[in-house]
Amino acid sequence: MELALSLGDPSKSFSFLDKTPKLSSKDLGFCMGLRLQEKVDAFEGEAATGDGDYKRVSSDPPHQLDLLPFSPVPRVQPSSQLRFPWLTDNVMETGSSDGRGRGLDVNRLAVVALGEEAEEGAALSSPNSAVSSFQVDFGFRNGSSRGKREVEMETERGSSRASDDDDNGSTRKKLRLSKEQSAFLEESFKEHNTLNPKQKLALAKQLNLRPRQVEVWFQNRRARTKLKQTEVDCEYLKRCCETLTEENRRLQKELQELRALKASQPFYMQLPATTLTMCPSCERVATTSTTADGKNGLLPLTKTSG
DNA sequence: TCCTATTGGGTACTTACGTCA
DNA sequence: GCTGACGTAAGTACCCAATAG
Repeated sequence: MELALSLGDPSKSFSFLDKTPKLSSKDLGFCMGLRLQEKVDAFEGEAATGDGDYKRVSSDPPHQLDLLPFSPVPRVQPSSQLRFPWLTDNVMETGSSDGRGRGLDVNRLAVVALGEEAEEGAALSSPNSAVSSFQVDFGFRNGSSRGKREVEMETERGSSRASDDDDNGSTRKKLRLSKEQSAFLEESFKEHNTLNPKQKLALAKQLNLRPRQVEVWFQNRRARTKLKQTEVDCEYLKRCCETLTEENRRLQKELQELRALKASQPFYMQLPATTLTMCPSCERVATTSTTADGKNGLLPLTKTSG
């Protein structure tokens, strides 16, 4: 049995940004291998296949736990309203049938007033500049289904965001991202779990967030993913441990039985040298005996496991 | 070519806040 | 209304690789 657990998929890069192969091996590159090795040694020191060499007993392919970013929030497909700004083929639709999608963004007013935002927005390279023309409304929406409390919090958020960015050293105010923002970030994260500066700026602009917020969100998201994966790994290894313990118990029992058999049959030692090898795929023991003429004869397989 | 300082982005850990039972 | 658990945004410290001088 061979296990190979990996975090992340370093081989995967942004399909739309293949010029930025950023993910290094250390980025969530946690690989763990567990190889079950079994010393093939038929009976104690008798007719071993070699001088104590180890052989893999399974040809099973490694079990790979693919790290899929878990999605605590409902998945939102990047529809015509939710497009990744850095996608070159993301030609945002200019029309809005319901009049909500790209309407007046109240939050935008506060954002525009931010020096940092303005500067970083201006720093956006021209290929992404089209984004600014197609703001997705992640701020207030007239007639939205959200409750009064949520709207109130949004109001607080809007005001506190402006005050936060003053950087006047006031107490930090925790800003809750809206469901739409979280869902969009989640979709972005599925595309790639790290961002280059361009992507960060574009996302921030798209979501009416500060680049720092996007950055922090991705950091925390990676941390959550890693934590989740660690839990999965732990659970998996626990099961492996249980399986191996059970296997060990079974083999010990089998060994005891064979010893008992050996003791009850004195003529046993007169048999030709026998080698037991376990078939890795079907877990049967193939018995190879040396015949009188020196040739090896393969005896029928013996099922060893229940 | 080697060394060093700088910079940017990453992780790990922590804190503080919002939500909910 | 109070409280504790939990989720998460954000701060901080530190590490590492790339780069310039």
